[in-house]
Amino acid sequence: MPELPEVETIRRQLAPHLEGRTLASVEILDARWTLPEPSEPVAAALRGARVEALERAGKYLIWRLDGDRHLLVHLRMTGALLWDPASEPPHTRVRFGLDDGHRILYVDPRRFGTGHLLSAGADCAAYLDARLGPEPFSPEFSATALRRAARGRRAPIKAFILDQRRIAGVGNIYADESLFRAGIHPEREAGALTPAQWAALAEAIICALALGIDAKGASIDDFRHVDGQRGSFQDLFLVFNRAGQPCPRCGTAIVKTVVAGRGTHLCPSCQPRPRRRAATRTRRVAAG
DNA sequence: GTGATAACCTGGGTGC
DNA sequence: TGCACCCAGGTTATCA
Repeated sequence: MPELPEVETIRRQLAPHLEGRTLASVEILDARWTLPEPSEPVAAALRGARVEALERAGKYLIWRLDGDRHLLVHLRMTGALLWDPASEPPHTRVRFGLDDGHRILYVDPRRFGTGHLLSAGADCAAYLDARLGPEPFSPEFSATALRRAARGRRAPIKAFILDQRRIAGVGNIYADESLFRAGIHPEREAGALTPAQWAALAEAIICALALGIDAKGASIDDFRHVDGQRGSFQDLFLVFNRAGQPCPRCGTAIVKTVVAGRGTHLCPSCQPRPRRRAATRTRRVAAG
């Protein structure tokens, strides 16, 4: 599932092919992609548009177009952008034809992904500010800021760091990996973390995301690079998707539970359970 | 205001 | 082999 490192990988790979090019043709095959806007007017508006830059905010891929317009693409769980594939794969939802003869396909088996065109005059920054907290690699991201935002919160820390309004770009994989690196149980109340734990967590989030970017993302299900290749961060997972396997630090078997409605992987020794039981219902599921 | 949950969607896994 | 059912998860809307 594409999170910040996967989206950043796509951006870096696609930008050289896309920036400066004009969209000669745009075919939106799945009307859901642009909801609540109807797809055909969006496709018509995109035809002839010049892509000035390809940017990223959180998990959004932002196509900055001429005329102060922005196409915000979100891959959600199974979306992928493929540059010039040899043949058209199943579940192709959008076809972009470039003025140099190449093409880009948006493919999404589960159809969760979205594409929103913000026309001239729409405040792209305000749109993103309403949905996204600080970028982990930005100066605004710090243990102090996180601690301040979490003050009084009783929700589990995992739910807190998955909330894109708190931290932009962290999804289920990097949440589990970060919490393990920081030695924090996912059920611990966000507002109950100590300053030292916030410092460890902030550092762990940056570390996990940076490793993910270096490895060009994780390919455990559908994620593919723009050329169809796979990322390699799944080979570096410490806990995620490793239920039943030994913890890389202490050897205790990794456990899979459910926290905040998400499959959650942790080491019960390195991430001790909080003394007071959190309100969130958890369920032990089969390990391995 | 906060937290929990359902809904969206479909491929893959499991059980019969 | 084929069918039915369940699970996975990012975001949004809805409810308590």
